[in-house]
Amino acid sequence: MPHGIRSSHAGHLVDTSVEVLAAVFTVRPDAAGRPRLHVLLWQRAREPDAGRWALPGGLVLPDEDVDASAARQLAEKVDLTRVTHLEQIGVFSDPDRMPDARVVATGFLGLVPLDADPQLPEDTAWHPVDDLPPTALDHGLIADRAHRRLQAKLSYTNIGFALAPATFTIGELRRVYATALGHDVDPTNLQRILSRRGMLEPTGSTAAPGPSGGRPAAMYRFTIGELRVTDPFAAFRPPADG
Amino acid sequence: MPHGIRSSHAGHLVDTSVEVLAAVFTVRPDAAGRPRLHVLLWQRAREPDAGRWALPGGLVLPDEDVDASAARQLAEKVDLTRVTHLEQIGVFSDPDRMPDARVVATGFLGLVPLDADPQLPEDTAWHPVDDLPPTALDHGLIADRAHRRLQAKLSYTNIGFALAPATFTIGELRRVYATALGHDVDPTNLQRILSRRGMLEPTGSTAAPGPSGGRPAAMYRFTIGELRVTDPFAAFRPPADG
DNA sequence: ACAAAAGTGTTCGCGCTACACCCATGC
DNA sequence: GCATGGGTGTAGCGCGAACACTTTTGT
Repeated sequence: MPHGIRSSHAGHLVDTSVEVLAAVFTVRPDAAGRPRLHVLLWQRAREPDAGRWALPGGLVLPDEDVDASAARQLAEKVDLTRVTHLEQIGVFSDPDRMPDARVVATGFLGLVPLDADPQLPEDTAWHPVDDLPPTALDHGLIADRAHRRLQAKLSYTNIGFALAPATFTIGELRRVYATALGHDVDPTNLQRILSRRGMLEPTGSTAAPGPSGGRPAAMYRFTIGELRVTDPFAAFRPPADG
Repeated sequence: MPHGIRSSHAGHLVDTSVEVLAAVFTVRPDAAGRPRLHVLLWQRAREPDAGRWALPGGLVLPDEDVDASAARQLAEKVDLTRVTHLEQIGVFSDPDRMPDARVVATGFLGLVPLDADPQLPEDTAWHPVDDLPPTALDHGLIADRAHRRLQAKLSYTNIGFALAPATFTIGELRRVYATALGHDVDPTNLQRILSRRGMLEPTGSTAAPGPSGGRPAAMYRFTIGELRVTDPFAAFRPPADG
C-alpha cells in the first residue's frame, strides 16, 4: 500500500503521527495516609495546554510497535521499570484532539505494584483518580477508560497480581482490591475465589501482628505473574461433553 | 508537540501512516446450505501479497477518526451500509508488518445482520471463518482476534442483536448464536437469559410453520439496538446497600 | 392419529455474598 | 482475661445447564 499521508487540512500541511499515552495506576496512601488509587501524571510546561496535567507517553519510533513504545517511554521518561501490566485500551483519533497537528494516540492501561517505589522526575506525581487536577487534551478521557477497564478485569481475571506487592496478607490484598474497585470487599470471599481459581498460594511465613496484638496473618503470593482470564463465560458455555 | 515522523529506517525514508482494517462477520448459509459464520475478504490484485485475501479497510483521512474511517470505507469500498456493530479490537503496529512502509493499523470487529444482503464487488466475498483462504499480511491474526472478541461478548453483552435479523423466532436466534459460538445452544436457556436481561421482546406476530407442520413460532426482536453490557460482574460485586 | 416444532416447568449444581463463629497473638 | 485482627464454616440465593413435559400446528 501507500507511503504516508501528506495532505491539506484546515489550511495547513499535516502529517499523521502516532503516539502512545499510558494511564498508569497504583495503590498507595494519599496525603491523609489512607490507601487510594492513583494515576501518574506530569505537568506540561509548553503549549498546548501548558500547566495542565498529562499522561506519560510520546511518539512511536520507526522500529518499535506501540506496546514496546509505551514500555520504553515509561522507563525512560518517568523511570517506571516495574510496570507489571500494560495493555491497550483503545485508539483516540479525533482529528481535533490536538491543535495544528494530526496525532493518533493509542491509550494504555498500566499497573505498578504497591511495593514499587519509583523515583519520579520533578514535574511528575501520583494523583488520586477520584480527584484529578485539570488534565490536558483528552487525557482525562483516556484515564477514565483505563480505570473502568481495570475495575472490570478485577472481577474475571487475575489482574490484581499487578497491583499487589510480591507477598501480602489477605487483609493487605483486600485493601488493594477495595481501593481499586471503590467499594468494600469481603476478605473471606476474596480468599476463596482467588484460591479456587488457583491464583493464590501461601508462602509459608507469617506477618508480625500489629502493636495491639492479633493473630499473625499468613503471607500469600500470586501463582501467575501475567494476565489470565479466570472466569471466561457467564452464559452460553460449551456443552459438557464433546 | 510534533509535526510528524520522517526518519531513516532500514535504509529508506519512512512516514508513519494510519490505516483501519475491519473483520466483518455475518451468519449465512455456506455452499452446502448450512449456516456458517463468514468474514468479508477481498482478493488483492497488487503486491504485497497479490492474490491473497485481505480485510477491507484503508488509510484514515485527515478529517475523520478511526471509527468513522472504518464505517466510511466499508460503505464505499464494499457497499456495506447495514453494519450494525463496529468496535475497535486493537492496534497492530509491528514495524515489519508491511514491507517498505510503516503503517499502523487499527483492527475492528464489524457485524452485519443475517437479513442484510449487500451487493459485493467482484473481488470481494464471504469466507467461512473456520476455513479461510491464505490471508495477506497480518490480516488473519486480526480476524482471529475479532472472532474471539465476538464469542466472548455473546456471553455477557447483547451483541447478538447485531447478527440477528430484525425479527426472528427463538429457533432462528438459536442458530445464529450456535453458529457464532461454534457449539450448540439450548433454546430454552437462550430465551430466558435474554428475556431476564430485558433484551428480548415479542412482536406479537407468529411465523408460519414448516411444510411438515409444527407449532407456529412467536416472533421476537431485540429491545436495544446498540451494545450493552448485560452481565457486568461475576465476582466482587458492590455490596447490597450503599 | 401422528409427527414436528415451539414453548414451559422443574431439577440440579455451582459460585458468590453475607455473616456467625473459632483461632492466635500482644498487653 | 480481653482486645485485636486472621481464618473457617455455613446458610441462602441467583443464575445457568439440562431435560422432561405440554402446546399447537400440518399431514
